[in-house]
Amino acid sequence: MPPRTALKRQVNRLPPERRISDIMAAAKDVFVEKGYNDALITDIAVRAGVVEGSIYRFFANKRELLVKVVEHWFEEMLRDDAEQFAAVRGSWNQIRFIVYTHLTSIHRDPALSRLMFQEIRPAPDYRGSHLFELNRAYTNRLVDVVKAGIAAGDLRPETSPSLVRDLVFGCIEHRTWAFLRGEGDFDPAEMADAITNLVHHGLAVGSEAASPMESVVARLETATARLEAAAGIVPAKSSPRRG
Amino acid sequence: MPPRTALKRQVNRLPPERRISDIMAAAKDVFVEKGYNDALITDIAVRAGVVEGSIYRFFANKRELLVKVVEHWFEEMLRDDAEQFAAVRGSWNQIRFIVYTHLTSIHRDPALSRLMFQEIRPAPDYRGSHLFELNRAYTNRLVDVVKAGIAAGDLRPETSPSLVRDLVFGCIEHRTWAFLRGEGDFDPAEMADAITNLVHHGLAVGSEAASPMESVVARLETATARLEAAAGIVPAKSSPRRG
DNA sequence: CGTCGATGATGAATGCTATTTATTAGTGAC
DNA sequence: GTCACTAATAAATAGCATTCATCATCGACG
Repeated sequence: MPPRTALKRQVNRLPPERRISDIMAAAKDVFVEKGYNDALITDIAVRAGVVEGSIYRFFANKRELLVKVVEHWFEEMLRDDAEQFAAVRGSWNQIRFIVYTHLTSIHRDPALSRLMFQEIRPAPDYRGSHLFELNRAYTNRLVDVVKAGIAAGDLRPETSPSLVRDLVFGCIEHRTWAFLRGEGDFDPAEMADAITNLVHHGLAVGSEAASPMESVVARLETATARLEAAAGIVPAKSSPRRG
Repeated sequence: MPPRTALKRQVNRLPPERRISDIMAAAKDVFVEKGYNDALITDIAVRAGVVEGSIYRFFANKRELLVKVVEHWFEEMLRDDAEQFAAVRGSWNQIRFIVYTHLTSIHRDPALSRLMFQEIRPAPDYRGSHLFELNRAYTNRLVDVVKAGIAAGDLRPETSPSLVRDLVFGCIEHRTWAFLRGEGDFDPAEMADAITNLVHHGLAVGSEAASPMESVVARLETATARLEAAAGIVPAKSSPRRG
């Protein structure tokens, strides 16, 4: 006769929503700690207080569980950003805000960001997924900013807004890979300024800083001043410059 | 008594280099076709004409085999590019060349590029690997171009060369992800022009197109010329501008 | 207040793969 | 011609996602 305590198995019934959120919370922890491949369903089950088979009652497989976990995170993030963004004015400030908040998300949740970049986005069914749509909404804010900037005359009319999106988000990802691998740290504010300025001004000399253009202006201004003085003319107003 | 033909197992001895290159060629094909996770050692072994165990005689594990395959590809690529690059002059042209050749590599070998981006680079031991060094050499050409451009006065002196590197390579990756997932196609030449121009000029109006700065300069140059002529002064040298 | 059916939950079984290991077959030195 | 050494093999091992046959619990209904 087998022992009663071994036969009588413990069962803990809960409402489905609760089970699902328990499993997702446990899964999030394990995926964050171990990454997708090294995360064990067994481990997730133990932490969620269920048995392996129960996870498959709610999620088709390990990958779907991952997708749901990342979706949940992403949706929360979108909600938090959206309201703040509405208040920012001016194309430079808006770009800077988007860059900064994105850097902050990466800085706060490196492991989840990694899962998004490494596991979710490369999947062949990514396009067509809910996360694709969420990410599209997220990055399209920048596209809209660029379009508005062009319409307002702030930004060069021939720029492709979608190319700017790839430039900005691609740059951010590339620059944060070392951090995502766990090497070193970065300052979101500082990096946001640097990226925004570089994207805004570009590489080429010309618009503002010391440059051939600047020296031409300096030469002209000096010459004009001398000549104006010689002719006894009162100088016109000078236009203000950003600091 | 067991049948002789079944007992007598076939053994095919070959020089190690040959075995290694056979295995690597087979592995490359399978990784390219199936991706890292879905590639089976069994499959690789069959195509290489060996048995599974033999692969482990030369490669510690599946991942090392992957790394060796990608390294081999990358080294070949570096050799091919290097000589051509040496002939290109001018910062815009050099940047355009680097962007174009990188886009061409992705376009030619999407699967291998993907393995590099998705499997190799995120690994915790990437920094410190041979591929890291190779990639560093590859991307540092751009850093050197930017430094030289700054020294020559073509590029803004306050730009961070390493940030430009991340901007360019990040943008390329971000923009080619859809293609890497097998969605649609792109034209390397066209994309290279667009990226190079955007990086070079930036977003903001100012350097070349009609802009407040431009019109101020034009006004000053006209006025100065007239006044200088009237005063009988010989104008100073003007710096050349790109067309 | 008790029984029954539906469904949540279980834990053992399955199957697929990377990796290891015990054995066997060539090969070259002596 | 023999022997030791190493390449190569094929079978065994083990880890882990996924499935499945069973069991426990809850609410409805008598």
